Amino acid sequence: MASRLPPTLAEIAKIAGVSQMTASRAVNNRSGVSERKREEILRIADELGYVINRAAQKLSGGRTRIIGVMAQLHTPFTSDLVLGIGSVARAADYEMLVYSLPDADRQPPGSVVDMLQQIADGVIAILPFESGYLDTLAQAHIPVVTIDQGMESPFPSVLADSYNGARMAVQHLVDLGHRRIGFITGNERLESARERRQAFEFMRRTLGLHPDPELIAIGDFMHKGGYDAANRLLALPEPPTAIFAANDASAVGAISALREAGRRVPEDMSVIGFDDMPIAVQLHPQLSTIRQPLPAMARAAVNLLLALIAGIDAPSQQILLPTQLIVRETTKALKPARSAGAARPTAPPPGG
Amino acid sequence: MASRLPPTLAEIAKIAGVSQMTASRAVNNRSGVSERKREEILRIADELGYVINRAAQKLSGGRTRIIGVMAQLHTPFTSDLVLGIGSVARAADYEMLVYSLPDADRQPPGSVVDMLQQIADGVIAILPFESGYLDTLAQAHIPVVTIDQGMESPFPSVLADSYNGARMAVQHLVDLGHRRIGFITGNERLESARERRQAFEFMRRTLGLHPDPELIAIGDFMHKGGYDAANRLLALPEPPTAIFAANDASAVGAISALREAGRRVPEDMSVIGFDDMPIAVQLHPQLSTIRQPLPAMARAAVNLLLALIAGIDAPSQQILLPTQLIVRETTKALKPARSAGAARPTAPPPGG
DNA sequence: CGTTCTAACGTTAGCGATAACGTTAGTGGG
DNA sequence: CCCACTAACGTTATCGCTAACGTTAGAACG
Repeated sequence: MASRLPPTLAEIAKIAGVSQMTASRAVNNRSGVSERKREEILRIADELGYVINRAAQKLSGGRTRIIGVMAQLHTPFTSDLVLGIGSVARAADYEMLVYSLPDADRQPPGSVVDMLQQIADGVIAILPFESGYLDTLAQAHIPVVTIDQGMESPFPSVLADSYNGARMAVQHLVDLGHRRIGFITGNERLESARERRQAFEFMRRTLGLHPDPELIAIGDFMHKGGYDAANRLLALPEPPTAIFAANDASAVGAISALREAGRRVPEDMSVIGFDDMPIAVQLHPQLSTIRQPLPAMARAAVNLLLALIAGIDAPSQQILLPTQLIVRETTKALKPARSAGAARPTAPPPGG
Repeated sequence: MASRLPPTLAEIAKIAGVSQMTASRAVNNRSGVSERKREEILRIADELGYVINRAAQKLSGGRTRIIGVMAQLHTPFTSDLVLGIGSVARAADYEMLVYSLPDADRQPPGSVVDMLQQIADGVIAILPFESGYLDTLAQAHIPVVTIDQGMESPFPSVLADSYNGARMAVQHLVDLGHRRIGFITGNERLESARERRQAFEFMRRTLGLHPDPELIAIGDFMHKGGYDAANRLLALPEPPTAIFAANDASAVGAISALREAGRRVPEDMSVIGFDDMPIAVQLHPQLSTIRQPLPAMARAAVNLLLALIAGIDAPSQQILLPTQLIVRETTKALKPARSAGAARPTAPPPGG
């Protein structure tokens, strides 16, 4: 499986007839080398296919230009985010290595963080919930940025505006004339899930909607949870006319349940999700939802981390990015023809 | 962001009153240490939260107990596979780090492989197609195992039996009475896509089905490709009565197109996919498909790699794992009531 | 009781790089 | 023409660990 061993910096230096340190300066693009020698060294390095040994680089106290990402890859949400982080990092001439967090965080979380620390210059953490990792990360000796960890994150962090997104979703349904709106919660161990529920409750109070506690069905951000929750909502004496699910996966699950129960979407029941995952447009009818700005989140997280790595204390340590209402086909006016056409964007008078 | 620096092996050794080498042997569970000292050393290491520095370990010629994975995380297929690899690796007390391959493999592929080489003990590659990475991987100084790279892989590899899976899919449709069967290809730069097409063509010939070349529509393993391909099949003077899509994403896309064209699935058109991704059961109707044994593939790949790392030349270098027909709701007998109920599992006489 | 063997250690060197601190040779000012 | 100053190097030590090769002491043996 091998051929020639990869060249080391020492070999490059020897061939170029300079000291190893000069070669180091050249390949790292640092000052203290004349243009002539720099070019010569780089030419030789390129010719021999020299690739810097990051293990050695890190060990000797330098930078590896690798950023570590800790994430649970189970959902398209995190996968897409990770992908985005990767391309932004690459554009900044950094590489990304991903550590895939196990489901249960039973493993001694320390060793993972330590491991990344030994390899990367910084870490972006997309944690499942207030897991043990937060404490260990706090002990890290490299910068850490969290994504979607909520405002309570002890680290500089990036998050989407779940609260306002959820408000927009409810407002949209209200604009369409709905007054009995069901809510399927996310996994409330996640801050984002809690925010969406709080926004829902706030809107309900503010707009004077039915405050029936049974209209809030517990979900878990997953398909099955949404399916079960929708069935519970359907079993209510007076079921809602619209459902707001805390994420797209739950919304898709809810739609499955509705279909099985013989309810048409959106004619009999409007459904709106949250996230705007690819599945939203692959469904029929296509899912109305709230878009999370994944690319922007990735960009912000990487830039924040790179700034920290460079020793710049980023001025804004909590970056909140706006969400956006995406109206597609699963939401529809409650009564097909009353004031005809689109509903007014202002809140209608309370209905109950 | 820091507190105390993590302890080093030297510190552990000093506290335990032994040489660094003895401590090394103890923490690496090697022979040459008395039970008494080993326990003492491990106790101290544990107490101080010692975590071995893998960069140093690798640099000094040792093993890091890290396996590297190169994969494109764009699809649920690869994500799930990676997840599986991670959990199998962890069970064997290895950690996994994932390098997410960019879309276009424009970047000098060498540096990625070299980078992983400097960190990991072995690499599992799930490559998009016959990319430049294969050549670079051949130069690697650590063992490499490929997944789903087809029989032509120059490395020990694991793959699912696409050929027989595709045969089962066609057989299933034929059993249901279909004779005009459309096929939506995958990205034929991938061996698995080519195998599925070849199996389709073989079955067509063998069973004497319509050999119309227009019944083969080019797709790309993605939703949109399946959607477009299905539209092309529908536009045919004599459209098929069933569609076999080379993967689930294409099948879902095809179903979207069928819906939009007013065709009901499965009443007007049967559809079968390939992969058995989570979306298959989240759809309505649920997608009939061919299951790829992802967990088994992950297990096989890791075990193969660990054997190679241990220096054991695995006897079987190409591991072919069986696929399985999963009948759900998108496939239905062509003529609702003729011999009533389920079709016979044996091949009916050729119809054309 | 000397010899040989082996388990249980310790010592030394080096992996591939960088930090920190020399050294040297120009350069400019007075 | 001498001195301070700086750019362009080179030297040395070190990061944390392990391979390879000592060393030592006790066991086994004739």
